[in-house]
Amino acid sequence: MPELPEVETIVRSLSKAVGYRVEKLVVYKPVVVRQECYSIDSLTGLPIESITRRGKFIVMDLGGQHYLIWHMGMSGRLFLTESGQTRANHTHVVLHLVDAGELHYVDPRRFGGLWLVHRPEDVFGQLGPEPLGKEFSAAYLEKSLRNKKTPIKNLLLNQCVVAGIGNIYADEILFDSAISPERIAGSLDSKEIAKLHRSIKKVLRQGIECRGTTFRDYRDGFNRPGGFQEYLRVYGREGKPCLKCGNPICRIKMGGRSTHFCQHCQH
DNA sequence: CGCTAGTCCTGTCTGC
DNA sequence: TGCAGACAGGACTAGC
Repeated sequence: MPELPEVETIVRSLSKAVGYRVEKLVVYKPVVVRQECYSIDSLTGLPIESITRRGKFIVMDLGGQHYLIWHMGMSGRLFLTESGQTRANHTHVVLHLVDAGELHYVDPRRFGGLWLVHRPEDVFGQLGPEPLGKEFSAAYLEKSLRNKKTPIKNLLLNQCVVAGIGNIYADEILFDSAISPERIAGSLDSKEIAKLHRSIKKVLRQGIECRGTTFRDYRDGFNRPGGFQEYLRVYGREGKPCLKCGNPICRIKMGGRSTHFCQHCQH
């Protein structure tokens, strides 16, 4: 659920926890711990040296040897709160900090998870480049699309191609670049790929500026909603007039995911 | 290789 | 008002 802009917003709002030490980690739902390369007790006393993002993963570095990697799945939340607060329903993990309150991990659908690993790379697998980083160039995108027979929307959702794009932003990016989600990836010409490349960066940056999109569950690191839902141009707007041409936005299923686009503006 | 459908879960909304 | 079914922002797997 939370995509790159939402995860980035969470990471930024959690930055005030950096520098504080772990008092203890309490796991209420062991099944959400996906990998446990060291004991939970060994975290006690370690400092949070940094909190960063990689794709849709949140990476906490606790001294270079111990990492906490969080994924929000569809319904996950990770937020700071004062000590001793009542736990909300579906709070699976609480990270108690010394003199800095508690970090609550809440995830009703449990599609997310927590990894306790020595090296973050072990969790990321074949994750593609960061869309807002230098490595993600138009040339790289062109190479990634070449000869691909899958629809462009499916390719944008593939985390191995580029990390962090999910269903909402994929639809918004394709509207911005005036490309139909059903277009075969390999059929895009250089000009279209350049436009798509610009739209990816533009839309994700706008999402971050607005502190993410709250469609249902998403909240930032202080449990506050985002604002990008005010600027969505196709997602969730089935039947409503296209903001460019006035024709109704249509919704179809692609790979089991709902897909919103304007048949008149996107080709 | 690539596509589809199924799977993991709970909460919320829609239609009867 | 109640209930069944659809659907939800992710990602992996099996099977064709």
